[in-house]
Amino acid sequence: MAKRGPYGKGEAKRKEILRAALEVFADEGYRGTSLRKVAARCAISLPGLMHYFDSKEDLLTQVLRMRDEAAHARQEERGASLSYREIIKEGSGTPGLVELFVSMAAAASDPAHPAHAHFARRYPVLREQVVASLRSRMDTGTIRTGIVPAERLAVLLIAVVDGIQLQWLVDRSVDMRQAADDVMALLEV
Amino acid sequence: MAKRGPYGKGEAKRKEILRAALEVFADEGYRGTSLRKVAARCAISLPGLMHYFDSKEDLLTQVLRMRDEAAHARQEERGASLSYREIIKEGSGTPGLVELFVSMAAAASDPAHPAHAHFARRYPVLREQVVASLRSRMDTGTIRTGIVPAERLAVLLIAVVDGIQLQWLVDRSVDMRQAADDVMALLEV
DNA sequence: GTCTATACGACGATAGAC
DNA sequence: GTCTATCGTCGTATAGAC
Repeated sequence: MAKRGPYGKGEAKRKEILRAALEVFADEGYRGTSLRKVAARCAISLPGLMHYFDSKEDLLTQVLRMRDEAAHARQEERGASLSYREIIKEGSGTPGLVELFVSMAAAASDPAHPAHAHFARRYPVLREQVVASLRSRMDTGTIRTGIVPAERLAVLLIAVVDGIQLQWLVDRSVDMRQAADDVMALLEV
Repeated sequence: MAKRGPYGKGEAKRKEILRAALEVFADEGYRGTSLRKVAARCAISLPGLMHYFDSKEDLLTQVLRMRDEAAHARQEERGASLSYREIIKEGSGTPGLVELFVSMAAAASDPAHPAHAHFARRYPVLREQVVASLRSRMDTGTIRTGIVPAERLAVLLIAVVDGIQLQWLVDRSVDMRQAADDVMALLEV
């Protein structure tokens, strides 16, 4: 769907850069990766790359946004909501990208950081989705109720996903799938 | 206990640098903080600072180690083992230091990183402590048993602590104390 | 052992020509 | 829209004074 007008080529190049950046970070990790390497992979100069993005942090933020949108699209395509096991499997498997996510989340604590808005939006949305899933399972009686309300349970479930990834980053023997199953077991009646 | 011999002064300066680094990162965050700023706060030149540390990452790793040792000493002093609420309260309250911890954990995924050994040791030790605490509470019957074994429960509890901090970093409205209470409520009989 | 001065290469960022 | 050239700052390395 190549757009005509002044935006056609630019938009394509922009996405090519984002894809290249994703590859570089997946391959070589977040640390020690420079924009010049990303630019080289696109056969472009550094200022040429910077024409499309305000800063390195801006580029990284858009990489994250791109991943989220892709995951969201995959979810909608399948129709049903993701199971907890699938959610925990989403970001994992690629240490460089998990590292990117975690490092960005830390940096985004500064309200002035470009990714701050992304995460500030992402967590409430994620919580809502988890709450909806929990409520429906509470109604059908497959999940314990009356101990911790769904809203606060969602906070915990998301924390487990993020926290497990952090542990896994440094100790690959941690079994993320087992952890997901254990969490669900604790919630069952 | 100022050591005599050739090490007295140097060791004191080394600790002064570590304390100064801790302050700078607590004040200005992990991002955008340079060794030159830390050196300036110690009234020393940059190479003077680097005399005590192999690299920036080495310094940061030792800052983390210092915090862990301080927390451990505080725990031993009190005699009793930390409650879960106290553990979750430990690192929090200072965004810059939480940011430091998270960023370092992400970077330490690389086995070549100086902090890799630190985290690779820290998590198993932490898990053992949590397992011991869980076992004693399982024996006295104040905690559910038979659903998830203590070893795997420990992995989850630590994940919640780390994950909650990540959420809190970007959304300060998240109530970490409430989360800690909720986790314990789920484990109770 | 403790420390200063100086310098190096790489980084992200910007100015201005084409 | 993309380039060359350049800037200031970063982490790091070396030489050498005391």
